[in-house]
Amino acid sequence: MEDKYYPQQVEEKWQRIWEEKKSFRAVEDSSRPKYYVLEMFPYPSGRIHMGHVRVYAIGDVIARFKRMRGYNVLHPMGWDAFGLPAENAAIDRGVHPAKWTMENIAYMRDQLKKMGISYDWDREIATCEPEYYRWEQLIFIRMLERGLAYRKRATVNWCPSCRTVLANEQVEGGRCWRCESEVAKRDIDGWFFKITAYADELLEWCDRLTGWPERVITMQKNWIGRSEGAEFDLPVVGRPDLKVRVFTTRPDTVFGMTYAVLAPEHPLVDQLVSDPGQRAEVERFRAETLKQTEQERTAEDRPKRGLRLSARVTNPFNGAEIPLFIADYVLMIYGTGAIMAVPGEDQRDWDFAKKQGLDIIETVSRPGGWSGEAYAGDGVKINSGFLNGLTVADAKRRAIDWLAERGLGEAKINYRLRDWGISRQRYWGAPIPVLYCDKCGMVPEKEENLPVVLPRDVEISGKGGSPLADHPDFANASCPRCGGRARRETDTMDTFVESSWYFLRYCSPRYDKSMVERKAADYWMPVDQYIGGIEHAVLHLLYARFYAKVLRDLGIVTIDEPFKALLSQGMVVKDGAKMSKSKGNVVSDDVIREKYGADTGRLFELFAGPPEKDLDWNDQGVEGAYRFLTRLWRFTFHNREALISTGPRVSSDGLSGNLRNLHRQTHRTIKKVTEDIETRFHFNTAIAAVMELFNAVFTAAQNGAVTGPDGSVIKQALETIIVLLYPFVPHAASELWEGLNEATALDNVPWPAYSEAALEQEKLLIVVQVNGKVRGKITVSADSSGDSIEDAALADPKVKAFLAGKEILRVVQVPRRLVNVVLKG
RNA sequence: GCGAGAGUGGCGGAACUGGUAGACGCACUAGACUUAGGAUCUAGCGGGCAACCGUGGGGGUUCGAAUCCCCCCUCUCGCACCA
Repeated sequence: MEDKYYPQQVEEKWQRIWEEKKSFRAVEDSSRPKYYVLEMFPYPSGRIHMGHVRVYAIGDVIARFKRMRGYNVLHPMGWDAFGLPAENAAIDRGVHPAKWTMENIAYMRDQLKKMGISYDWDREIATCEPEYYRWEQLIFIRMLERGLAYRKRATVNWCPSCRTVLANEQVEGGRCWRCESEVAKRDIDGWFFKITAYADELLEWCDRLTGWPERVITMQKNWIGRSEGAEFDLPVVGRPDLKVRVFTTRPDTVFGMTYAVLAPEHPLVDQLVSDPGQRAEVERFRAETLKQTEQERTAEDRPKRGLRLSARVTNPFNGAEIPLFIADYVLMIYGTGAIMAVPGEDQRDWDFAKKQGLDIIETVSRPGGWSGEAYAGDGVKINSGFLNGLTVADAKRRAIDWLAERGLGEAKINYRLRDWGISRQRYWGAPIPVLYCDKCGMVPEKEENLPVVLPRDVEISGKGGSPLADHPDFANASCPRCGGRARRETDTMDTFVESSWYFLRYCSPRYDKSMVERKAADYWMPVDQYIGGIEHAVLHLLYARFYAKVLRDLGIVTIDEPFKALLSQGMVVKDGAKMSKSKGNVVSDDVIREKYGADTGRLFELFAGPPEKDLDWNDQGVEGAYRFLTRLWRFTFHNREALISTGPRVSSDGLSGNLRNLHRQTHRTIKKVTEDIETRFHFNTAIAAVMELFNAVFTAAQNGAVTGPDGSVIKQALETIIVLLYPFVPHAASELWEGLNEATALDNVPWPAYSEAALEQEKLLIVVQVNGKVRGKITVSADSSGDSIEDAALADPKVKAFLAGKEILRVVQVPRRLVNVVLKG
């Protein structure tokens, strides 16, 4: 131990030791409880900066803490290595995506090691390696066999800049999640995963994910968007061959139906419109609707535009013939693409009916009478034939029964969730393992031919379309079934497929018989604590849940959910914006390490606020963290010789005054730090408590001896500080520990326990209030009776001044804390 | 519009089940040591001369409210014509 704190030296030393001893290697051991802590793995896009470091620092505190608590900890790291930026780098700079990716990985791995994050590097994975994605291809084939993967032509989201399809979850406010370009619609053939088959289960399990933040659960529930209702037919007047099928969540309101609406692109429209004049109108209307950008369509108070068709439909409940429209406010993608309109109880229908001069019928009695807008609340049915007098809920059931009895319709549940489009018309992704044979049609690749390896020698021009299509050896293949000529699928899989199961692969990263070794998965899964940004609330986190359920049903794993608990950490903000390369406000980890060391960078980010909140970067705050470590270092070094020769203190016997207080505070700090880390991840208050203890040690050492019996209390407090700091600043803590000549390396020291006896207080500070306001403080011995405390409180001179001439109504006492004297008047 | 969360010193944030509001840190002020100090140490630091007033605003419950209830305001995030 040097007299001065040289963090770079210390950090290099301990990182080397950890690497040589493989200190953080995880080995299955059924005799010990396991703990799997995982941070969302990064995309190797270049370099890590202090904005990224936060999540890894949080994960590392948990990993190191749990190890000290006796858990067998799995804390792995890997790379989400497929994706567009690699391809864009290839286009911009002529470097191959594989080379670019691997160089970034090498650099970022080194950065993480230099931050001292305690990963088991033996388990490192990169998703772009065939040994990884071959299992994904195998699962794809299994999903294909079960109808969970399928191909269809569909209207999809198309990012013109990335030149690829995007899943619904990857469109944010009409823009591409990655490049923020405006997303267009395109009809295109592509592959889908049938996530909707699991909609109900994904929704149900939301309520069992008790370790997840409420807001993430809410977002997932809203995204799945389950609604119960009914589906039934409206016969077209004069056209016995045609009927309009509608979905409604309000089957109780059928008697208020005064018109019906089809989505402009509804296929039935063409059959209903025969008049050439109207046909032209319809075409014009459709063109205008399609022309609207996403932004126009989401503008506030967007007027609802519609076109009345000459055809009419019949309300099966009362035989009324009502007008039929096409309108832009009805969407083809939801329900049946057609609705019954009930302006009395639906505001959208109300707005449209007002504009078009259509009838409005109320079917629910309104508590406050007519209000001049739609009423969506509860009440008793009116104007509703056989439903009259029922509540809304009862009328819903009755209406559905009525439909079912007559075979006209049925109860129906609809979801907002759409199937996951996974085809990407890009190169740098996992190949989809199917072929198209002239004779046999679409054929999956044979399992023994997996992996279908992504070829390296391609020309990446950025001209559009997957470059794989121009690679003759890849695209031209023979049919696995008949051996004849076949063309290989040249779309690749969405990179979110790789990230949907990487946490499983960590359990047995080199296993070559399956995606994961069964006994490894049974031991390690599920992830006990997952940590990542909120931006994946409905992307990665929903896909991973879906994939886990698919793998369970395929017999690969036995878990229902991949992540037991989730911590959504806040962003690192600087100058009012999220720290990011594009905003130009990044703080380089290299600079921080050079100036202050990795420990200081970690300590600042963990101390500045609780992990779920955004964190404001503050250069002076970093100084403060550094100052604390320097102070601790200096203190330890100066008193080192004395402390080494001092025996350890274990019990509080025979201690009094300040030393007894310091001894008590030491144990109280252990308790507080343990609880703050364990139950709520509030590292900021844990660190604050350690700082307080250090301040107390500092004062005690100035006022008394550092050797002998006094010194033993100080020594114990200081060693406690060092041990408690280990999860936050592992290098400095290890070096300080070693400096005190401790025999065992700090990596193997168990987390300290506190003693209840040490926490006990001989004297209590009692706050005395008069009418709820603090008027005095008294010290009493802990075994004082309530009466004697009350007497002492009333006798306190400061309190007495407030009591003079007043009548005491009553005295409230909170044991061990407070006395409140209530006066009359 | 719907849903979720949050408003506490000059700043980041504490106060966990209602019980000393402002822990800890930053910034700031004064002093000490010093050739010097942006190092270190010591002391102070919500407002007000004071009585008192203070946790976005207004009511309420309570002996006692940052914390519980009602109304309102502001901000952040998510969804956004999903029938």
